[in-house]
Amino acid sequence: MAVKYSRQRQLIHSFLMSRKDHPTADVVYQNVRQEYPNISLGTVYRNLTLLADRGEIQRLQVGDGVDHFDADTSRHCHFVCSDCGCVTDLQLGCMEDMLADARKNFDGRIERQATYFYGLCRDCLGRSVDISEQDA
Amino acid sequence: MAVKYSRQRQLIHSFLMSRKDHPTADVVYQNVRQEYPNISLGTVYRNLTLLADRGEIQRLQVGDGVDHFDADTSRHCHFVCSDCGCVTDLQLGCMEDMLADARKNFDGRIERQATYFYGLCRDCLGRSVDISEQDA
DNA sequence: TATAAAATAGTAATGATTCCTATTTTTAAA
DNA sequence: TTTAAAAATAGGAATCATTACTATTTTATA
Repeated sequence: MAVKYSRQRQLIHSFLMSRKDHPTADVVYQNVRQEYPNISLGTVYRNLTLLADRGEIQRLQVGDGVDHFDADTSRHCHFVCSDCGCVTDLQLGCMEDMLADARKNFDGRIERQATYFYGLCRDCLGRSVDISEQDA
Repeated sequence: MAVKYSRQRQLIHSFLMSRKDHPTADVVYQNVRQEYPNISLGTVYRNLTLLADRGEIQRLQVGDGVDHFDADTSRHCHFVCSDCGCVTDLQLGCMEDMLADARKNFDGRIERQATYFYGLCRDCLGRSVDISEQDA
């Protein structure tokens, strides 16, 4: 299937590239709609899937029940805050080692790795310290 | 809330412990039903969630849209076959290093890590070789 | 231009999971 | 061993992210 240019797809892709917070399909929809009011949610989903299938973006399944999308396709990890749900990039030096280690230990072909870290982001950590001080 | 023993929960937990393939809620339901025919799917979901919240089992979100469950709560990775969808354990030596590395590079609190590898399992890799030989 | 392929908008359908509620089970105390 | 309160259950309804469907529009090419 030859891909044909569409304004909608271009807007979706460039919006995603402008953000570092890995938005969900619905967030993409709400934002692109500002500029292109009658785009449909289905179009957003279809194009995010198409871009991900073509390797132009990454789909993240961080475990909150909603898919997130990342325009940065380089190999990196993600952190997910258990409190506010924010998703941020985390670049680690040991990722290549890990992939090599996995390939050595596995009988089959390993193509891709996804690593998520969970905990409290700086802001939520600060808030939780405030609360525990209040309690004390 | 004090937890009270129920036969259903015990069956769910022991079924999960008997399996190494990280079944979904529905697979747990279909199997436990053999022994306890009028258990409900809602009960399976509620108990899997309760056990996971209490840290007695692990919930895996491998990215196929369905949650999987693992009775082994030790720190380990998982491999997911992109073809047949099977989920298997993968024990790597470098996991502690990775967590330490992440903690060093992140401003916040990291509590937990989930790593998934994707590719073709041994069986599916074998099949795909057969097919490419047929084509040639 | 004409035409075929691809994409869209809008809406319906799907499917995993959670929620609701009347009833039953469990547990601990009398 | 009864009793009573808390917890859990069965069964079904509701939710909600995502995908599927279809008539129409857009894109790209000859």
